[in-house]
Amino acid sequence: MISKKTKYALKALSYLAEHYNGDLVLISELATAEDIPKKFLEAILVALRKGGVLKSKIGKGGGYMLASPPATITIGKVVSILEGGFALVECLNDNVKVVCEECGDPTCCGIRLVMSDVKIAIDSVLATTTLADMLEKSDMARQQKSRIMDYSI
Amino acid sequence: MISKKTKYALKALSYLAEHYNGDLVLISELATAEDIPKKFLEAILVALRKGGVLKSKIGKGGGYMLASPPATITIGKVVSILEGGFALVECLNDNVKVVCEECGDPTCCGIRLVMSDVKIAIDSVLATTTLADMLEKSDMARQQKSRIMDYSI
DNA sequence: CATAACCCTATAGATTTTATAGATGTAATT
DNA sequence: AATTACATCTATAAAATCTATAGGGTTATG
Repeated sequence: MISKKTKYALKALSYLAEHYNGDLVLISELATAEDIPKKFLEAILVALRKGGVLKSKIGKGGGYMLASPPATITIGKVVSILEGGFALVECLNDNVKVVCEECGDPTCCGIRLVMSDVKIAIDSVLATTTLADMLEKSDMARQQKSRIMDYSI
Repeated sequence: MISKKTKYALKALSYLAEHYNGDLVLISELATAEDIPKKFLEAILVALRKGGVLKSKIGKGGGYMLASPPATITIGKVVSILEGGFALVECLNDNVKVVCEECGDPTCCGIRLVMSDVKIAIDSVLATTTLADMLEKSDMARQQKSRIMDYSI
């Protein structure tokens, strides 16, 4: 399960993607627009900046913007930055050296082997889905919906 | 990320699968064999029984056994029982009526749409992988390993 | 009556989420 | 150049929630 943190991140990034035109967006604007506690959002944005997804500018006239176009930022990257990966067991996550205490021998732990397959499946989706794709999906669904509404009138 | 509860469940079920011969296994035996806190295991086994994966018998000569052969029990079923599903967002999990407060309109929430794709990917693995498969994977890995060991001598 | 699963409750610890207070850096204004 | 307003950054801590575990009594069965 992804945390609220990651959901907030994706919402904030959606907003920034929709407003991707060279302008900087204020944290407070993002916070009110997407209804996210401001200070929490601040921490999230810093993480995303350090992860290379966002650019920021301090001081008057400052703010945040995407570091690259929406179509180049994958959901996987975002989840990875905020959750440290999306594996279903810890020992399969990025940069994790330790072995789960449960699997005596990680190379033949059945759970690990199964969850590795799962991780590959998750990865194949998240690594190929970008912010742009997410917005498009959302738009399509909205259009679909309004079309159904029209017919039903 | 799956919880320790689910890992313990899978370990306990592995043990029961390896000893699937009509005999009943004691909680205490399971607990020592797989190194799981007995009381915690107790709760897990009850959940698995209620989920239809295990059969139990109370009283002297009682214990637990799989309700059906290892090849008929999917990992997805187990995860579903203990975690209430394996979706990455709550609103996609089994039996969840409520909508995530974050996505105003769930039908066009981008996050939800993406995570729905992810869920399908996870599902395709977990719904087709059984306890028997998990044990087989583990055995194969062990064999593979001992073969490499042999060569290296 | 001894055994062994069942059931309910409590709690310490960890994690997540939110809030508070100020530090630091930038740009416009005086 | 000094001041001021702005806006991100940093650190901490409180609150809320979730996880893992333990305790103790209940019920069914041989």
